Amino acid sequence: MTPVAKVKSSAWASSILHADMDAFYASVEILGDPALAGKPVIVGGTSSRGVVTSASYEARKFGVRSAMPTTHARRICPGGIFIQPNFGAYSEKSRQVRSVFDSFSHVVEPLSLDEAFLDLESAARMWPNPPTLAEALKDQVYRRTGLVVSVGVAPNKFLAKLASKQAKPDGIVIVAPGRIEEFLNPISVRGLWGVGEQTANVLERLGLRTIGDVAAIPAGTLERAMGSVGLTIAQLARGNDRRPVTAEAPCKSMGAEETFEQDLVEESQIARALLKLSDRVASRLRAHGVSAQTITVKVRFANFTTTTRSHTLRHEIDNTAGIYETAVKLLGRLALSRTRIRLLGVSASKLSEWPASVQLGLKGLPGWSRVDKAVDQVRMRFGESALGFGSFLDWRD
DNA sequence: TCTGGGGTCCTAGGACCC
DNA sequence: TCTGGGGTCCTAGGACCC
Repeated sequence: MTPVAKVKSSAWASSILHADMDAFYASVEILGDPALAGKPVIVGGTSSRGVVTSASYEARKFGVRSAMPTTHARRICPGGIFIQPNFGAYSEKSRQVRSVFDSFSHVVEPLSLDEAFLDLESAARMWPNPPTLAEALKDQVYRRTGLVVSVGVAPNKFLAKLASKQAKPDGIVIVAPGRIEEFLNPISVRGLWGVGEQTANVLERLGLRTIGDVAAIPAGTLERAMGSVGLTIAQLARGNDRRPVTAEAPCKSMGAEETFEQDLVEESQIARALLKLSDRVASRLRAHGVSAQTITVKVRFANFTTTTRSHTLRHEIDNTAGIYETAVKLLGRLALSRTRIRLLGVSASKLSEWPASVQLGLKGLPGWSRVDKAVDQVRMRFGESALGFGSFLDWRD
């Protein structure tokens, strides 16, 4: 839990707090079923191709990590309790946690269901110092949700996020402005935001293993070696990060994808899957009150190679039929005969909000979402030929 | 061990316009 | 007949994050 240092209140008004829930999905499951407490709980896809999304600390003792194939997790943690994710429950808990965050800062930027940045400018007037604030935040989150959060406080986002990671589980780490190098230098390059497996390999080849190593070489050298990524990580390695905490930005794309338990080969199966995905995307567009102009289809083959095809339409759409029709055409551009398909995805981008008047008028219509459902059922039962696209479906365009 | 599902951002080439 | 430079949009792929 080091390094913790006392900082004068005037100095920490520009600090940023990063709050990260401990084993969030697994913890929510345990709250819902207290008999699971103290046991190795593993949340993830339970099918043969699933991966772990969250593991309790008891499960982590066996080496279980997120993104690990569930089959592997079963092998190394035979006594594990495997649970299919229930995102509805996680979203609900996330809202409760979020309301606690909102009571501590006027500017909260959620990164996902289980973590957020808080700008502490408004909080600095209410709290004497960062440790007291962090303690109070942890306490409130626990009292109001029963969940444990780890907290990092630092002069910028990058450092705050690294601090909360070091704080886990159930801790607080505060990085004082004068101790940034000391904090940063020993950490692996993988800790740099934007350094994944590939970039880490490149850095490794340059003989750079720690953030301190990266900070010691000129930014220009890194930029020449790796382009703009090099410039970014050169800055981060020196502890520089000027990104402000900003409230949620509008989303730029919405998609749905599925990895099939068994690869798809039959044209009818593929069409059905594409329709289901198109419908999911369309429903979500309408639920968010947006429409899309670009549709992208994603295909992952049995050998894991992945390809995409996209098309930008002349008009915006938000209905199952239109998305499906476009998706079918895109898929037709890939010669798929007898190809084994592991994953299919459909996504919509170039989103725009509908005019408010249109939204009000249409959202109020009874059976708004049932129209697509009915179309779906007809199609599933009688096949594509039963429906002429462009006939009655297009009434909504 | 064999690789989910939701996203964002960046790059690079080609089309097209002025 | 040969050929500029800048800007924007579209498409495909890839790295990365949680």
